[in-house]
Amino acid sequence: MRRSAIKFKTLFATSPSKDFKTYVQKCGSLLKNLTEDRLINEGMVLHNHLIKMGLSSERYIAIRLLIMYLDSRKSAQVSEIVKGFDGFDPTVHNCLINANIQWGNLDQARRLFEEMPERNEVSWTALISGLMRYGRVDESMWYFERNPFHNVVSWTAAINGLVQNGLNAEALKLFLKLLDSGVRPNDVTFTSVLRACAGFGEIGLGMSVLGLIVKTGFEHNISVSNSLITLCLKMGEKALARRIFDQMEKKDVVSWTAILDMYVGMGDLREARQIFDEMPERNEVSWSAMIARYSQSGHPEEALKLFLQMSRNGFVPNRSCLAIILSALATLEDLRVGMNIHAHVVKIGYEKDVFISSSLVDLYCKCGKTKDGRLAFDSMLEKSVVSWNSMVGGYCLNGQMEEAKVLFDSIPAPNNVSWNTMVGGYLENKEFDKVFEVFNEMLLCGEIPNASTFSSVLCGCASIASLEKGKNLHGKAIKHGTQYDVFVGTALIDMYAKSGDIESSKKVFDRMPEKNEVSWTVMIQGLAENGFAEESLLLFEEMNRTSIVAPNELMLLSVLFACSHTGLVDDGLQYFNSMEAVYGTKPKGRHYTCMVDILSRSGRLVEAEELLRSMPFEPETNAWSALLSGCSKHKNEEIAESTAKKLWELVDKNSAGYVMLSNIYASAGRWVDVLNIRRLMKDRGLKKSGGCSWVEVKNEVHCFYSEDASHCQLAEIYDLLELLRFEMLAI
DNA sequence: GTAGGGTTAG
Repeated sequence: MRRSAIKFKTLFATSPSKDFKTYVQKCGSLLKNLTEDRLINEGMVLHNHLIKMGLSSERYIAIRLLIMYLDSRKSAQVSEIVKGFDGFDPTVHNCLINANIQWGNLDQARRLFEEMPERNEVSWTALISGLMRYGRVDESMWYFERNPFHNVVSWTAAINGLVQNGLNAEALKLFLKLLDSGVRPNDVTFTSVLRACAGFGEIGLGMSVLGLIVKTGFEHNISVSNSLITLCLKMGEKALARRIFDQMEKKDVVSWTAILDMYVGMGDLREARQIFDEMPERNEVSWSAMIARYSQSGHPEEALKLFLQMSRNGFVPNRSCLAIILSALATLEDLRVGMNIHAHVVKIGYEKDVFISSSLVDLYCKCGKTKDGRLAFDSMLEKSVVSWNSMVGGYCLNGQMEEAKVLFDSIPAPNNVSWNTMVGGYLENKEFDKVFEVFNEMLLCGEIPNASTFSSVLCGCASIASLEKGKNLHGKAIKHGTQYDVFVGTALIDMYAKSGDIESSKKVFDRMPEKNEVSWTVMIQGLAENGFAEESLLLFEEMNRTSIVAPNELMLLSVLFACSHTGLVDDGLQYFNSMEAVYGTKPKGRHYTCMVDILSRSGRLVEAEELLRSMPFEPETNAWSALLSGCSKHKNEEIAESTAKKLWELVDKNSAGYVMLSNIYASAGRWVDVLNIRRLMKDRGLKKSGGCSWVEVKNEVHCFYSEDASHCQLAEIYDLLELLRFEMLAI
């Protein structure tokens, strides 16, 4: 239970003390707490209580009530209380100004300010910081310069406003002016100035400010130290940050959370967790921070665990925390818990929060419920571009590309994430033409593609093996400075490998500053599939020696593939046998198939058959085909016969098995059997899947199928071929 | 008037 709620109960339990002033103070501060905790119903009960006691028009209490009702937008009560004041009261006016700023009604706030018969320093500062908050820097500075109360607070408001608007240099200049003016900066000023230094990317500047901080005696202030830590962390000075943290006499939740975040940022979740467990004091923010980091670093299940633990410890999750946990549940596709949280969110009236409702849209879509997602989306009063993107992404994820496109076209202000979602959506749904179409449209609209865009579009090039488009994009990626991104690099390797330009693949790979699991996988795979089997195996060994990346299933498949193509049977066997023990991945169907293929090709048919029959699960049909193919090559009719039998049982839906079988019979001269199989295939409507080759001319891919002569320039092509043949014969 | 945590895309 929150502190204010406890206080609320005890206040009613105790009778009003004889000390009138103390009692008023107590009620006022309780109202303040209730407002902060948004416990408006309790606040209204207290209000009634105060009316009964005849205390509701005490100035201090009336102001607190006014703030509470303004905060919860209860306009009837607000005007009631304003009427209760006799004549002009600057504090009431200031409250109204602040509330209007809060609601974004800046012009109303300014009107209220202008019509005040007299203004105090609070009025000026409220307007200056309010204008700054909404990016109206020039207007704010106009008022700042005319402000007759040049106190630290208004200076600080202006400096901080400039920082918030990214005008760090201006902020630092203003700070120098402040020093000249003789006004003494305080802890809050230093906090803002340190943030400006961080934004400026100048640790040296920060250190000279530190000198001033020490001189003015603020170095032991918690806020200032916290800002120093943040400065160090932004500059990458982790050791220094830790030293400042260790030297702090008093630390608060913010200090702990900052240092916790440092370890998470370094990818060291274990150390972060240790810090979290050691923290002497936690609040919702520190809990949220840890939960958020788990969720963002791919550990949504840990995030959920911690969330439940937080609730058990009596902390009430705030808006941020609910948004985070919904996002984790979306990743986990946990609809059941997600709907529970949704119900809770509705109960406490948070469903209008943009962050929360966007997460809800995402949750429903990730669980395949686009209709429910759309329902949540449509019921949002206020939508941000993230809400739109979540819904568009939801359609993409569920293959509803038409709906996605319609919605995408109606986004009021699409950003690059919106575009990337569409590009990625078409890619995932294998509509490659559209990938390039949307990408070109994106460029025409003036949207800047980022690393994510390039990695998707390059992936599209790899899928259609378009070297020309790929090279073009490579150039564009360099122009946009994204060529060193891991995702872009990986997509480039794959694109070049799939297009047969393995040399360029290798170049990109060697120049990558950072490689992840996928980068290694596509390079190893690319080499193996382009006939560089030995190099592929060497690279795999190099990875094991030099990198912390662990071999995955796909990599090991490529390794086996490479062994198969170089005839390294025993090496293949060794890799295969060490998969589980050394690399910790159980061989899947594909690995067995590949291994059977290796053994069969080299004529070790008995071993191949043994392996097949010893498998803990049903082998792929292709595995039997591979064995059969080995039998045909090495003329082993005995195993061929039993394998063929097995294949007969399995080949129902697989034309490759039939074809293989028919080839075996053909090579043994059993033409009747061949005919039988062909007839059977025809009856079952199976067709040998034809080969296909293609060539790219002027950005267009021309396909040629073995049994489908439908190219539009077929006649010309054959004419030219005939001509060439004639020329060749003539020599 | 200030410091730490929030939703979407590869």
